[in-house]
Amino acid sequence: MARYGPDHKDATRRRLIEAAGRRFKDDGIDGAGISAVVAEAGLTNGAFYGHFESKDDLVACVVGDQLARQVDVVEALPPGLDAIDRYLRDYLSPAHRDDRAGGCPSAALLDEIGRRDLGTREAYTHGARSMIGAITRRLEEAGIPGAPDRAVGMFTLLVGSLQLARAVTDPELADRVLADAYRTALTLATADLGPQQHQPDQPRQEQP
Amino acid sequence: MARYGPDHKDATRRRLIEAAGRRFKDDGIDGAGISAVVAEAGLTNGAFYGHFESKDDLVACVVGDQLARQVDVVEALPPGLDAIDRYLRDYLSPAHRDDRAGGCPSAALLDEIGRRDLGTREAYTHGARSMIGAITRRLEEAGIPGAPDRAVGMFTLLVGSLQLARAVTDPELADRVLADAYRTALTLATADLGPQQHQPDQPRQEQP
DNA sequence: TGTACATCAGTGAACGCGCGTTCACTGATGTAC
DNA sequence: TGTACATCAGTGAACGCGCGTTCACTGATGTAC
Repeated sequence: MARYGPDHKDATRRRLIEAAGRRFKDDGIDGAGISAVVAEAGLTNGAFYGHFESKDDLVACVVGDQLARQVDVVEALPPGLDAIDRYLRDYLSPAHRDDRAGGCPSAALLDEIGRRDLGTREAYTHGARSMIGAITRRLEEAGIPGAPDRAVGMFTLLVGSLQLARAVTDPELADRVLADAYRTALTLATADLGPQQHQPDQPRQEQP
Repeated sequence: MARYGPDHKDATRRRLIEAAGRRFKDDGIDGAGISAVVAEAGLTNGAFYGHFESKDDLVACVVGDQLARQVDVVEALPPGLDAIDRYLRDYLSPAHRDDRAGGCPSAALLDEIGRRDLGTREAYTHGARSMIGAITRRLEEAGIPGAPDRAVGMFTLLVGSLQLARAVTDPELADRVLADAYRTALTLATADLGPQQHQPDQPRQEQP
């Protein structure tokens, strides 16, 4: 046998995936180099390619892992509106806004993920589908009307709001963004369905 | 006088800002180099530093410009729910999803903007404030209840949904994301206010 | 009217640097005999 | 029990490459006289 126990390599791989999750979310996927990731995991450059084929390979693994953990949290939520309310307050808290590295991978990376290779986007797609499913079930259990229609909006409202609160330099505006988003999420969770006239389908003139 | 007319340099600067807007939104700010930007503007590398102090300087100018143009579009909207509905359908259309380079700067770049230097984030903050104000006025004019509270949520719902629709590889899921977001936006525009019990303020345990 | 010079937007080669990736090597362990 | 060898996770220097940035130069124009 080798000089390490049989679980050693798996443990190192885990450590790399978790270290990369933190570095990617903090500095962006493009912004965090292999050196930074392996250093955060307590290794040196060359060790990396014993665990992953390439940076793209790592990125896909990290995105899949991050989403899966987030789904686990939602899935572990006790049933009822109270747990949903607590989740919303937690997600939209100043603490989460100020903790990119430990926070939601979509809020930290979603637009960048949209530009990555197929493997990463497929990992994200799978995770997002699970997340939407998990949110839908929680909303349904809490008796929220039109839950399947609202799950996506709930999720993207949270993601977009956290991104906005992070981008803005004025702390008061950042706090207001979180508070408004929380109120909007509650409205969404409790409002009756509005009219459903249209589907987005017509062409669109170019504009920013 | 020089070999060009008096407006020539301003026009070149404009061309650079617009070219950079397209390249940044398509490839990310980190992903689009100076060479790509000047090439898109029909220039060569060295010309750049006659117009901008640095890449960061350009980025701040581009972000400010992109937001200002977007605010202009909202400000030019005729009053009433119909125009809002048309804007929502346009924003959440597959055409907008497939046109990163010509589309919303926040959907393309928001999480990356949150990691840039102070100048860029200040330019974004100013633009976002104007955008929130413009949306608020449009919602108020259309008689939507609680417009000031809902403007932020409306905006971030759109941004997050477009990002999600772009990141996902399954075209059916991407279409569903847009359609669901549109329904959610309509619900938000027409629903009465829900209960407003809480403010997000308590600490939060680390989790993705 | 003709010649010499100043201006300045744009050119394109070169700079140092950090990136993703490769590879010869290390050294602690287990195995063979 | 002792020695020689195989294994293999991790080391660390080196690779080519593209990045942001610099700079000596170009060349079409206007100005001086």
